[in-house]
Amino acid sequence: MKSLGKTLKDSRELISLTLRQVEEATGISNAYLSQLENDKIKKPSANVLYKLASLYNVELDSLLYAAGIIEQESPQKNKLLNTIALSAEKLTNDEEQALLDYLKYLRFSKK
Amino acid sequence: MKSLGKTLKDSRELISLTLRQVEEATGISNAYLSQLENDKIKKPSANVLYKLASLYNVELDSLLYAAGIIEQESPQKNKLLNTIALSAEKLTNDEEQALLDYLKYLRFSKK
DNA sequence: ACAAAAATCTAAATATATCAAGCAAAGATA
DNA sequence: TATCTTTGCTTGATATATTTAGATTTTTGT
Repeated sequence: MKSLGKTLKDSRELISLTLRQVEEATGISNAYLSQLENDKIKKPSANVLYKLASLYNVELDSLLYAAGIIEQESPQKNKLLNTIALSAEKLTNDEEQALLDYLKYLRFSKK
Repeated sequence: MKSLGKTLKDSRELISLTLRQVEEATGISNAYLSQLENDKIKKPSANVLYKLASLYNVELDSLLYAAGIIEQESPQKNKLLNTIALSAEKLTNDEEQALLDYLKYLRFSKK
């Protein structure tokens, strides 16, 4: 399994960017990028991984996989979503919150 | 936009776990979980977010979104539906009906 | 081949995440 | 009521991520 560092370095080189260009584009220091590419960092923030995935045009999942955070690259994406009755209409934030609270209430009052 | 802390707390309460149970299941200390839920932590590791998304049965994307890391969630999905569809505790017919009724009530009473 | 510039890397300093211990409030139990 | 648990939280200590500054290596122009 390819390490996170090698994955990042390969991805960067594929689009011919220097560490300083990546720093410019993401705000992540080139020094830190270097440490990432040399596997000195065990648990980078989601923030950093997402920025790099975006810039390098790779799936966040592939970085998470290389970092050993997830087991498989395409985990159980649940297609059940589409079958849920509520799916048609968009919810406002307030509606969503109200429904969540209500569901919580339903489940607690049952027990 | 709902904060990461509130998102995490809502998700945890939906499946009725205590902070200490989450600590047991994930290895993340209850003290830290509390700080996460109270928005004391700005950039948690991908590791932590992924563990919680898995345990709470929510999409990692929804946590990244709540944390302000990504701009928009995966289209045509919303957090409530994710929560319900992926939840370990399945939505019963009665619950679904109750939620539908309640949503109807919310929308009508607003106008 | 040599110098200058660009690129990567190291080390020390700083910022932030994460943990261990223990506190206070709310609940259960007797 | 008094006591024992459970629960979420705060604080101080530690580990780790991330930055700043600078050293070393690699590339480029002449």
